[in-house]
Amino acid sequence: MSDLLERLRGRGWRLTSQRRVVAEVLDGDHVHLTADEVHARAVARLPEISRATVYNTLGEMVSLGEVMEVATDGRAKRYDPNARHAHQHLICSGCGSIRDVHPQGDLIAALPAGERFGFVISGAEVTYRGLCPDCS
Amino acid sequence: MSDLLERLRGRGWRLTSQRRVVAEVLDGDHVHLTADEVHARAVARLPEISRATVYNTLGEMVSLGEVMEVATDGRAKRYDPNARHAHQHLICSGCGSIRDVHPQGDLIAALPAGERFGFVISGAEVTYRGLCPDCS
DNA sequence: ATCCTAGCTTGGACTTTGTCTAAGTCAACA
DNA sequence: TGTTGACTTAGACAAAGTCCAAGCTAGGAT
Repeated sequence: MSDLLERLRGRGWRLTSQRRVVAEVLDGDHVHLTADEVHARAVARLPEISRATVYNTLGEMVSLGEVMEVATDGRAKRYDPNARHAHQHLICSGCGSIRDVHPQGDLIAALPAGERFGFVISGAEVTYRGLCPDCS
Repeated sequence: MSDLLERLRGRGWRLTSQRRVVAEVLDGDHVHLTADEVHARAVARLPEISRATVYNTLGEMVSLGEVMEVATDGRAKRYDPNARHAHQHLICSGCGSIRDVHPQGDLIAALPAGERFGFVISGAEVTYRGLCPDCS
């Protein structure tokens, strides 16, 4: 994830302590925090960081393609630092925990031409649902 | 969709004018309204209907499996009356319009055992994204 | 036909999630 | 070390949804 900060600097970002903290909080595999969770963890390291800055920083990281936004349930969006490797999500219907998964096959090819309504398809996302070992 | 009201009555529902109006508003193919849109259209037919009742009624229809909730973008949820026929969604990145689609193949089978983290998988949803003929 | 009552509806207060703004601060270059 | 435009801040605001107490009513009971 220190790579992330370097990449952002290469794109002309000013490297502030707030942005560093947000990037650190987001680091890891299977990390899917909401903006408020990111804010809570960031405050633990940098007490004066504001909610607006967390939202701004997350939004900028998404625009740059460094972080992926995951809208799973119509509630708070989650932020996934693993945006550079294509993957899908598996969500526990019991506790809400999320894992990154890699299904086989070509999702886009699975949509017949007659089902495309003239759209130019650019991507597809899958959300698998089930019960995790703890909840089942 | 008049079927819907009959089915609901068979499940012990009291058939009120409010519920009838919500069901009528939701009727049709490729219908994916937000709760507020449902409310606006319901008010046109029954001016005193409240937002709370629309939310309650939609929530109940979802619980009964008669209507499907679609969370596409982290903003308002949309409600799809076509819940009794399995389908996925294709969304225009330009204007937000939504079509029901039917991809080929078995999504769940596409997830290898080694990628399931011990979960019992119960379902999978796909969201295709692209540009519709008007937007491209 | 009318009465009763559990279940339904209502308006408004409240919560959660996210956006916007004006004023102050500071990273990075010169 | 000074300058400046980009960044951050607190708080107001907005959108989407939930909750509650009080009143209303569909439909079975009488």
